[in-house]
Amino acid sequence: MSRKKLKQEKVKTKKSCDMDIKHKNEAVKVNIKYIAEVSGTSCSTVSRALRGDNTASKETAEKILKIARELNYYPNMLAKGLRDKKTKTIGIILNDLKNPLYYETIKVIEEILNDLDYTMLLCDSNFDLKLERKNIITMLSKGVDGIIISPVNIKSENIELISSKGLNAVYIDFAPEMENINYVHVSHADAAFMATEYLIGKGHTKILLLTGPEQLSVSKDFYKGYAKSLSKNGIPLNKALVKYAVTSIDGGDRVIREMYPLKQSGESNDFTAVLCVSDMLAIGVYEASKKLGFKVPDDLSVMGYDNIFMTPYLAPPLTTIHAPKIRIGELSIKILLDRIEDRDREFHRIMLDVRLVERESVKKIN
Amino acid sequence: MSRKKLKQEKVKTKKSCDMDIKHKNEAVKVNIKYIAEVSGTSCSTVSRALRGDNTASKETAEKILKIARELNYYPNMLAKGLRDKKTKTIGIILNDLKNPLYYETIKVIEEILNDLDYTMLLCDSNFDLKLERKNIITMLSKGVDGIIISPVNIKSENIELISSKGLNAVYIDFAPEMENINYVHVSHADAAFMATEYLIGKGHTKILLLTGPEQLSVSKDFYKGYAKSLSKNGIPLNKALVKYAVTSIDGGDRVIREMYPLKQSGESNDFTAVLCVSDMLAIGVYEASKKLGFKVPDDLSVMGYDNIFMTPYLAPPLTTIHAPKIRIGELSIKILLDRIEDRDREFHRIMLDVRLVERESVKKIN
DNA sequence: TATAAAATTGGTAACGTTACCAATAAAACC
DNA sequence: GGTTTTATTGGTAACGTTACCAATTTTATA
Repeated sequence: MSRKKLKQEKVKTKKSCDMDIKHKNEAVKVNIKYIAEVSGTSCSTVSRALRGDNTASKETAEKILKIARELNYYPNMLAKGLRDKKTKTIGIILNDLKNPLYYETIKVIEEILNDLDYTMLLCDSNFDLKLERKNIITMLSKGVDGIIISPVNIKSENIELISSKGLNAVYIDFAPEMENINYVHVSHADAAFMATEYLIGKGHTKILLLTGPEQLSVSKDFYKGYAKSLSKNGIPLNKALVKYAVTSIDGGDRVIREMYPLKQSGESNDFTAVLCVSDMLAIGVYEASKKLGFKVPDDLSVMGYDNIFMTPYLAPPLTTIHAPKIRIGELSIKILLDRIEDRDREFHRIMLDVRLVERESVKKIN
Repeated sequence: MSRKKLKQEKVKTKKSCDMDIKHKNEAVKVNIKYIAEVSGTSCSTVSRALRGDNTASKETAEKILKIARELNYYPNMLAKGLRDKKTKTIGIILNDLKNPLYYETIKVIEEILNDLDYTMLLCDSNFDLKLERKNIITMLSKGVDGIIISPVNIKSENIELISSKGLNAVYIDFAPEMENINYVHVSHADAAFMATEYLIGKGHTKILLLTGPEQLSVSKDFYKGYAKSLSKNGIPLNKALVKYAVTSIDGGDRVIREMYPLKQSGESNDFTAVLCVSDMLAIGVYEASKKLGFKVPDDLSVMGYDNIFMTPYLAPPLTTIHAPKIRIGELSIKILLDRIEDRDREFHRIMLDVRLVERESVKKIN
């Protein structure tokens, strides 16, 4: 039966194919079946030829490839993915797409993926666990081969979900407390410690800590490093000088505009330096200084974290802690791809070092 | 036959299902067929219930939904996409992911998409036509519902490819010369004209034009606006003052370090202001000024284009032409989704206005 | 109660791909 | 020349989903 049916179809479609080639009419769906009909072969043979499987004879393969090229054929990755459980797609889940911090990481990842014919599916969780969960499920639904994720928290049901579904993942920004996972991160506590030590070394003892939303792991880590340095130097921790804000320019601006006028109102509200959990917050301090008319660093020393690319060009150039964004991207995608392509089944737990970049936003006082 | 076979399978899988629920063992593939077996219904019914199709009876639907929840079911979008030709995925193809210009656009698009349960597939073409073609084909292969693309050139085979394949697209950054397409853009020529007029108004007549790679449409457009303003003001165009560079900090830095020392060497190489096709290039000029030790704007006036978010905080704050990045994102994604979801089959050709943002990087001379 | 209408459910095929097996044709060997 | 091996090819089923149609059950109506 199928023989006969095929013959009929062949005749029928041969005609439309000729039309197709002649008029560049793309209305006909160009798929393997269609190429098989046009070339007078079968789906199997076409599939083999297109994939460069050497079991197809040279002449047949050439004929098929020529037709495929003429018809502008491209494979349907949905079908491929459905069958092979591979989509050549990597999910990236971040928390603050507007923060330039991530763009250097995204850029290297994109470059590496593009070279290897992978594509990236990009999502923003906005520090929201619900949204993060939704994004993870989307990734699972769309069958990504793996994800690179900056998790909202160091420990959550979402991380368990990833593990339970066996989704290949590399965590960045944090080291979740869990067995059998990959991460590439930087110790935010170390960064805060290093920064605080530097400020204290410059004579500052009243240091305003400007960190992210209180419930977030990054805020807790950063706070720990800050507290550790104060303690080490015998400086009492003043809770009035620990402020939580949205990590954006606006967030920093708002806190400083609220806090700065209080500086004179009493000893416990006084501060000579601000340590920010992100450069964006530090830029917010600059913004507030413009509005309130005080000078950085003469009236207030400012220290950032991340070392985003424009910090050298700020007025004044920002002293900050450098986070190895590019290296994080390179390492995380390498680990992920090694795992996906089965070159390496080990789990990697990598902590990279930060370093202090001294510029002009911190003044030595006595 | 299928009745009997089904019964057998039901018994077989019932067992593993119980295990599954009990031990939260996710090894068993949770799909519609499996839920049908567990719930004692059929694939059709499960599919209907999961999609909230009201043809399923209330109790059946509830039972199925409960089981789906317990089993942590999520749909396979590859299968869905293969069948429905809808993937709830939008492709974004840009040319310079590292340029902060795009952050704001990407961010609004991401927010809107996330709300509507779409995801974005992000690619960078790096101003390379070959890469752009590859990216377009990837988008087609992966069955995106539509793309937002900043094309490499205003006219190319790639744009024809998009149209011929019937891929829904909205062009940003440029208005390709073609019928039946959507675009949301800003006139780069107008921007350059406006900027040049401003510089001339400030007394500058020797203006160095620092634009992108010569063959790119953006460079040509920008050049046109610059030339138009010079001509209008009776200032002869000096080819020695038109420079093409990679639109990055490094690109700007290099050109200025090469050109600045030539300023004194002869009239034709002299310039008092630089007009940059992007703020990143302008930052490059700042970088060069640091290295060479001259002052902006006292020794050289600098003008940017884009008004990326950190320009107010640069030293000195950059005078630039504002491009409505957020509006471009909002409009383009709206047009695209209206088209995808069949609310609007019209083509939209939108040109948004730019405006000049005066800060402190241009000095009045006489 | 019989019959028509409506509600609910199940089976099937298709979306485009490829791994697997079987069938055929060509080449190699004795 | 006949037999075995090898190269090449084609058919089939499956991946997970849903639209469509048909079958069944329930409810409404005369």
